[in-house]
Amino acid sequence: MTRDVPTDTDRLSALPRPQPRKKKLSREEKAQLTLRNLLEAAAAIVGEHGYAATTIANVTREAGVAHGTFYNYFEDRQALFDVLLPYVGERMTDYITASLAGVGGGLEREVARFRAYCGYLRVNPGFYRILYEAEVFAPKAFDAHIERLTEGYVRAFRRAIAAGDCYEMGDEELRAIAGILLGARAYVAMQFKDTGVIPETAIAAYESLMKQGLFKAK
Amino acid sequence: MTRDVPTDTDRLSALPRPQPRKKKLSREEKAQLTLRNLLEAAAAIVGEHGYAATTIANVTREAGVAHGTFYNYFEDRQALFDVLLPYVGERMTDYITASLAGVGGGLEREVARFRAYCGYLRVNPGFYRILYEAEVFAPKAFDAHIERLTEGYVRAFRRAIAAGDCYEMGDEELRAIAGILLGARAYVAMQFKDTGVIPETAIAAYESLMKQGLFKAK
Amino acid sequence: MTRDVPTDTDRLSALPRPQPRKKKLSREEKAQLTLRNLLEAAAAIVGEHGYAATTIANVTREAGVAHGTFYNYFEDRQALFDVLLPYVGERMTDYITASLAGVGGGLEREVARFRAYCGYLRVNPGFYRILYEAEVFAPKAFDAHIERLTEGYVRAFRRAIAAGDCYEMGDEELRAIAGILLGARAYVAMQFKDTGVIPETAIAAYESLMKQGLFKAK
Amino acid sequence: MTRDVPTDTDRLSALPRPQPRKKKLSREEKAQLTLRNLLEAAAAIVGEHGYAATTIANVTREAGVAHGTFYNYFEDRQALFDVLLPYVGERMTDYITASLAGVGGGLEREVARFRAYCGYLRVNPGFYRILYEAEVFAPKAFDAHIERLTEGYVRAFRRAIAAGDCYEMGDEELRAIAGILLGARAYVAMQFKDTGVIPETAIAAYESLMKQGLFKAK
DNA sequence: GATGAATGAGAATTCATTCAT
DNA sequence: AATGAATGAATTCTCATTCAT
Repeated sequence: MTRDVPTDTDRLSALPRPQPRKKKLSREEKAQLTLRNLLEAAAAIVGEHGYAATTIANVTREAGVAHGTFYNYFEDRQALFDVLLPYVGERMTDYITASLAGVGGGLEREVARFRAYCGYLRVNPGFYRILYEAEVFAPKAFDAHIERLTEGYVRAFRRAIAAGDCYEMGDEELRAIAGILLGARAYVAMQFKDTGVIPETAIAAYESLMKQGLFKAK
Repeated sequence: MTRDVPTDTDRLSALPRPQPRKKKLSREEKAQLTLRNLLEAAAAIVGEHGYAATTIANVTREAGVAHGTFYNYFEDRQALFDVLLPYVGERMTDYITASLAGVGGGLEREVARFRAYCGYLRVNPGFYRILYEAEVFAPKAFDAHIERLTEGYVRAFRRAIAAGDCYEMGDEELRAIAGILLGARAYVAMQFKDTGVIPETAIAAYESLMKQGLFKAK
Repeated sequence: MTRDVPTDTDRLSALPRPQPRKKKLSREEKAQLTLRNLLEAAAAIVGEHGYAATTIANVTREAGVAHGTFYNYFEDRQALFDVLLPYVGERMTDYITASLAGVGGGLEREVARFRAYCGYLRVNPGFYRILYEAEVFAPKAFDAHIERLTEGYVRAFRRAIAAGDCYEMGDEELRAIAGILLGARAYVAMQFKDTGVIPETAIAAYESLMKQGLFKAK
Repeated sequence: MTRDVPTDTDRLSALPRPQPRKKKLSREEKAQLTLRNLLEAAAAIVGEHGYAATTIANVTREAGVAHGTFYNYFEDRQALFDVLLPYVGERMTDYITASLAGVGGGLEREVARFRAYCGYLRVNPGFYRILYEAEVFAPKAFDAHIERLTEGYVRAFRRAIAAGDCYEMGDEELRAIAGILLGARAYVAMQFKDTGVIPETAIAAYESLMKQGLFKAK
């Protein structure tokens, strides 16, 4: 993990952060700030208490705006949910991408990716819940998230195959492998959600699986 | 897959099935039947529409009993949810255990297990939703389910290690591997939840991973 | 207070107590025992938790009989409530009557009555709640109880007047006085319901009021 | 009883009354009006039918607002109950205080207080039920009400003692006497709840008791 | 745009009462 | 008589959404 990597709290792709220097915000800036506040409030609440506990009243209270203001920014509650995972999911992938800068290829890179994911979860424990509950409460966003990650994996493995680091595979197999790896990291994260820390043993097991499988050739 | 293996709809561990011969059921038998009906109704509804849509009114209507009857069998709605995954989860593992009868060991057996799981999901598509939404709506039951499966994996791999089929691993690594494999199958199932059929390509990818990993030795 | 005076737990006007000698109870004896058990259960529950918390299920559980059995003894829940205060109220007045045996007349006797009431409440704290909540949940029984006590007071004061211990009063005044005295003892009991003990100061204040009123003649 | 004294229906300490001149009410004024309507509705229903019959649906219907509106003003039904006796109780004591303006001290004043209470009940018959059922349904409010009245009595009697109108008493005795007097007036009111009118005979009996007690000195 | 009071549809839960065994 | 499962009416409470200010 590099230290100058963005985290959930200091980076927000398109949205403006509060600018303490200027007191005067343009109308549009204020609106964007409100939107940002709503999203951050939602992320905090969903991350800690889950989607079901995330009422409009909770979100607006946390965001410091009036109840009705919510509906100036979102069609309805579902619209917020549909947007939340993309919002935090992009931060997660940016973090991982940044973490992988300069890391080699093949196995080393894949293990680094796994490790970066674990690191992200430790720093942003709310992300885990926003993600896994999305399968229930924002299934389209969840599917899109998975699809986005799957494509990333497929591209990465195509590169690894081209570099000769990795066994040959067709596209359908590659997608299956991407699913397997996503599931692997999700469930490993789940095993350690109490502690928040994924131990080196687990990472080693992952590495070993990637490198040689589990079963000896006969 | 063997054909004479029990499925969700024709086998119910302890609960009595309706006995068409005798018209007269004892009071206790009727009560057990009512319980069974409630559970089956809940399984059907959760499997198709999810826990959130599973209201007491829906369950009792589907079960053909009065609203209040529900509370003769369950403390509250959560109590039903807490019991549902164990109820259907046992059927699932029974199915897999039965499917593995007579199958060899090592890789072959692990691939057969994966395949049996895929087969079970095809026949009982509702199980997938009962399972993954449980993480949200019945987290204790979910954790217990995962723990039960994890322990099964650990035992299976210890046997494989003892038989020399499998690389050596310590307990903590074994548990991590179990998590990985559970995640793998969960996410592969997720990829194909629309079609309900998990293709041979995916099974082949899984087998290849188990056998040799993904990356070539340098 | 005399020691051989009956208390809530060892005396039950007409109802049989369990007879440990004979194992065989006649059908009617068993029925009377069940009735007694239901009443005692109700008295215990109402005394501790109030009428509202006194469900049929609670009463039958406490009495050790089946839910449905209740309706063999009472038309409905209200019928039980209507009978409960008379049932325990008679024990209370019996106690007081017994306590007054041999006590003189006039002021001394009235103070002894007040003191006996306080003593009864200390030993049977549940009575207080059965009584005061009856005004809400069994108003007819409550009115009858009050009427019975009022008449007792009126008779007692007529005797005191005849004996020259007490100022002359007409019947309507006497009834008003009875109400005042009943209210006085009820509210004094209320003041001390936490401790369960009514202090001598309060009794002294009562005595002083009876003896000379509160205000000096001008 | 003075005629220009406020009664339950025309005076409401802090809450605004509808202002027929201005059609436009500010948002806050409307909210206060809604609160007032809910409280008045509750007072009317509890006064006539008791707390148990006072459902949210009844209250909101009577108040002319939607069911859910109730919960904008009260946490739950109990919160309404807890507030109801203070709300009407203050009006009662204000009435009595106003009635006592200009009345002398000592016995005369105490009898006037008793009479004022009787008068209040005649005009506001609902108050009696709101009060006595509060012991069951809003015990904290009931205790606070009693405590408030008790303290008032204690202060009044201290003044009377200082003026030499009244026999000397310590604080504990004074509190007991306050309890006795509160009970006396409560039970006298109870005796006449059917007619709604407390006859002069009863007031005379009360006065006589205050003046000379009940029993002749020997 | 922001505000926050009002709305009312829905869901869970309780429990007195019934009745077949 | 005793039993206890079944019933369903009644009630509380939640909360997304609307809309007048």
